[in-house]
Amino acid sequence: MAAETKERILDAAERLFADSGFAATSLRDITGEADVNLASVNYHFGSKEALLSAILERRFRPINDQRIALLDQLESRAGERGPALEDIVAAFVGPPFHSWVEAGSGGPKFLKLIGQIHSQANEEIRAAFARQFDRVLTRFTAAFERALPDLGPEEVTTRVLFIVGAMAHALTWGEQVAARAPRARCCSDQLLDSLVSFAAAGMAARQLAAVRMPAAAEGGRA
Amino acid sequence: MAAETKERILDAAERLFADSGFAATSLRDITGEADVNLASVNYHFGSKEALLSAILERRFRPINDQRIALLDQLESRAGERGPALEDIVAAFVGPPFHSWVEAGSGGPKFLKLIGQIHSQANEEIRAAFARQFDRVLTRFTAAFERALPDLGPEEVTTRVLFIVGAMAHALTWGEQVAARAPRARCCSDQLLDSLVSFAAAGMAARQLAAVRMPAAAEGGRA
DNA sequence: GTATGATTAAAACGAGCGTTTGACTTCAGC
DNA sequence: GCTGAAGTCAAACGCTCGTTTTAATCATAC
Repeated sequence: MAAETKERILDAAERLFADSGFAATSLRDITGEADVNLASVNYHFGSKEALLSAILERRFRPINDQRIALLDQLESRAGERGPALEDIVAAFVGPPFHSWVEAGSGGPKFLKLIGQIHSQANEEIRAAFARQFDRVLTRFTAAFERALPDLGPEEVTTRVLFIVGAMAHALTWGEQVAARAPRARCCSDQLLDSLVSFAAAGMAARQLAAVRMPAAAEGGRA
Repeated sequence: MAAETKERILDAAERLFADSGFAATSLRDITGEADVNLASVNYHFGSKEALLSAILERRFRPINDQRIALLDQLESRAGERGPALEDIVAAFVGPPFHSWVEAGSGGPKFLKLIGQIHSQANEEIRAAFARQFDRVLTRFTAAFERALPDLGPEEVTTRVLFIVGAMAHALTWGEQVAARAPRARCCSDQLLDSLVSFAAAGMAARQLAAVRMPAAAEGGRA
């Protein structure tokens, strides 16, 4: 029952962390849900934080590997001019979404967890997360810079940040929005299509000189 | 010292919740930072959760009031055709950004808190948050629908979700990105400009029929 | 069948949590 | 100068937390 216990813990913890966040989920919640003994978490993983690392490792490595594999493939096909913008975007946001479908019932929960992690500020956790994510960010930022030479590197970095945010937020809240505005195909593919269209157009947008904020309506509040 | 204590608690709690999240911040952290007695939180606010509600109330009402005031103003000026897309976007994402500058040092922390809240799944907190936010969402969704009649209402809702995510994520992580890719003007205005350009172009994007995900590179991982 | 190493089980540990209590201070209003 | 409301304070409450310990169980090899 060795491997089985570890898997049950990972599955339950992933589900609960995604729903309630890391700090708000206790080991007793997890072991209760997984129907295993409380001590087995520390036996198999060492600590609660190490458990989270194991969850991230299990799911993220394949996703990031696939992201980079897709980008490799796009770049080798596109030759000198570099791949099309929308293809780069799709290679970036596609793998997390597809893991949603492929991973069965565990998928959606993990995506919610990604959303949670992206807004969690715990330095230790975030560092482990960022370490794995950095190679992806570096590669994709470079690809975007080549596809959008008019944007400076800083602006590209900023806009990739927007894409990550839009994606993470969609993954976290997509369920509930889908519930209130029911779609034909439940969530995954159509939401991904929308996100790719949105993000590609956003990346390609001309940079504004300045945003005009009407100075009025200021009196409404300090 | 009555009002002063309440303010000190609100300020400190806002700062700490934004940095570490709600669950991971203890009342002892807060009262230590605020240099007030532990019991004063429950005396003035009733509970830890009520304290969070008070924080949200204090900051969000003016922001949401301003959002709606700006939209009112835009619509009354634009007449029959409705305001321009970028103006709607700016009215939506501008007020939180400007509160950043106006609120002094407390501003940025609150924006990080918004990012936190948007990914926090606690039902009780989220409900209080959503209640206040709903009127804004309704108004802006309608404005977007008028500006973008080709998009269905569902697609508009989805893309507003993307904007909220991009904004929240930028507010949460903008500090650190700004640190690694230093800009001339530190964060606020230029980041807002980028976000408005990005979001307006994303909203206006033609909807893809389907995203082509290369079926290969699938072998890289299950 | 028994020794061995890996896993599970039950119970407890100390620490920290949110909250409550009750005494103490402050200071108008009479 | 007393009263009573408002606020502050130190201490403690009961509880849950992550972790550790100790014993029981299980499978496998001798």
